[in-house]
Amino acid sequence: MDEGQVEQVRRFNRTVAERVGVLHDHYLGGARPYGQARLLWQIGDGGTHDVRGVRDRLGLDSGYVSRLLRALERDGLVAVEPHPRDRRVRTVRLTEAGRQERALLDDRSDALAASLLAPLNARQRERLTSAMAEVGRLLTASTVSLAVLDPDHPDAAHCLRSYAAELGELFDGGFDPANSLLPDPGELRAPHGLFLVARLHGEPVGCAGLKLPSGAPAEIKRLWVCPRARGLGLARRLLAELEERAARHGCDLVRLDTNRALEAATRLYRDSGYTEVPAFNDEPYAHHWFEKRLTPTAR
Amino acid sequence: MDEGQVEQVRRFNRTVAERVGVLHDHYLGGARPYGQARLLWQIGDGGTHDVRGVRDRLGLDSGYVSRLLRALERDGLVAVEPHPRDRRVRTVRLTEAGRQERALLDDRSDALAASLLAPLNARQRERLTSAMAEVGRLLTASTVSLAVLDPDHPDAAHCLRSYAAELGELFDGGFDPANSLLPDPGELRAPHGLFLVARLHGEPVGCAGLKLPSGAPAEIKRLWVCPRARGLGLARRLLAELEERAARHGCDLVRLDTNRALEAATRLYRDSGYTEVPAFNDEPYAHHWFEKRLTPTAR
DNA sequence: TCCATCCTCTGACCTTAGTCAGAGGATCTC
DNA sequence: GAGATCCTCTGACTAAGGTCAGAGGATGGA
Repeated sequence: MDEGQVEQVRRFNRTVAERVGVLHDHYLGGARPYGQARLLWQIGDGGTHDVRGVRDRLGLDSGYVSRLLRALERDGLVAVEPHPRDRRVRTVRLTEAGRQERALLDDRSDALAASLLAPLNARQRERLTSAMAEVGRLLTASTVSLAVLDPDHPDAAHCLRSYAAELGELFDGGFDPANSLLPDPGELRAPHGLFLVARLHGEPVGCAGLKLPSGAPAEIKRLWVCPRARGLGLARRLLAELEERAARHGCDLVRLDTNRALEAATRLYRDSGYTEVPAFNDEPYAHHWFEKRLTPTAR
Repeated sequence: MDEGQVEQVRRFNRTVAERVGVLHDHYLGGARPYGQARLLWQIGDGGTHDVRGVRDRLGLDSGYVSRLLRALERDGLVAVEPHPRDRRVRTVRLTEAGRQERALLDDRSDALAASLLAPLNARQRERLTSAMAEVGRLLTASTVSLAVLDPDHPDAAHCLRSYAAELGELFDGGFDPANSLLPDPGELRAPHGLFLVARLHGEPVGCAGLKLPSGAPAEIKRLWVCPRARGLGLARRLLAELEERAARHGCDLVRLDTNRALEAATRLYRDSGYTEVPAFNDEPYAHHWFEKRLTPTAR
């Protein structure tokens, strides 16, 4: 990592923490303490939520949230009720007054944004917002974490289901995992392979599997990125991670197959140094087969 | 102001407050409470500082700072001593242990920056840091405030001195305000004119004067931007502000003169719609004369 | 039916980050 | 030399954010 880049990021953190961070907290809070405002925001407008879910998303102590909720309730902003089917769980929703209060936070947030733009001319605003979009996108990308999970883990299963559902829509004649090679994703667990899941704020947003047959080339399967997490370079990152793990495992060749409907994927493979080769398996859904030679890594 | 832009800024604030802001505070703080860490940072390494100056820069209450200093002193990180010449004032400097602690904050800050860059590939890092630089520059630009000051105000006088000093270096044969037209900047006060000072974090970083002779075109004088505040579009902003004020005052023509050594300024005037005209005064330091027709504003 | 578990709430407690009103010493101005 | 002014410090106080250890009701499984 380049030292100048680290210094640049630090400078950015200082500027932004000062200009945005401070304002963000002490503007947005306004009359309401920041904790309450945060909670109000998180409860949002869309109907009823489990208290537990909200709490987990904010990462707060249960006692603390309980107290915050009581304060909001006292001001008539939220209604807390037991869950209809499990009366241990409590649910919370905004009242009309709560929705108004939240809209007020919205306005404050707009005012803050506007106060940043106001002193700038049109061209500067244009440049600022597009640079902000870029920073936001890349910071989001850097927030995504990769983890090796068992293919039966709920997050992994969610990705595999989404993968199959999406292919079902894209392929002529649909997609049925049972007809494809690797009908059982259980093969993608140690020692015969591994399964990687990408998560953003705890939500699974992508996956990729690697088969590591002994004495044969490694094979990449089930590479998928959730539609709303596209444009973050995530597929490329998953691919690079699998290649590195394959290389560390001693593989010097990695292969994969893909369907002609998956144009972006095919482009990614070509860009990443894969070359098209004759069919090396009889996957019924595949139209293209690729391979890439790996440079062995230390260890 | 474009609604999409406001929304973009808000989205940015959310992402950044989450990813940078939170980490910033709770990483950087570490063992030391954030207030102490901030103070430690501000005292910095460069020798001895007046407590008052440090306090003003952080915008904190004197009692609060006193307490923070005592805590730092207890931990042996700073030494507080009376000012040698005015024993009401106290000065503060880091001890060796304080310098080490501050270096530790530095490392934490680096670690935070590195943790943002780590998950990205080389191209993404490149793009992130340059977008951050752009955002930082433009947010800094939007932090600059303009104020009408009396030319005798210390901040205004500082700008005028710097202006003269810089011209003195740039012009063949130096620059002596007494030889120029408008030897007395006092003419740049109401009702005969006005003087605008740009400030960044309270420090004066630029200025521009406007003469408003009754029945004659307005005239722009003493436009200057401090070297370390260049590249923020500040000269352009000062110019636009003066033009707007002139137009509101009823002027439909604004004029100015400039020296050939000031190439960037000359370029700015041309870009901003000024056209070169024959000399309209006998300013000894001028080589170019410009004018611009204003479109009258409402009111 | 009973016990373990889950979820929420309450009370007690702690640290930070401030604010405010003087007290008290040092300096400046007349 | 006497105020007025300046600067720092102290004590008293407040609010927010948060943690921890149970209490107590609801549910699920043996």
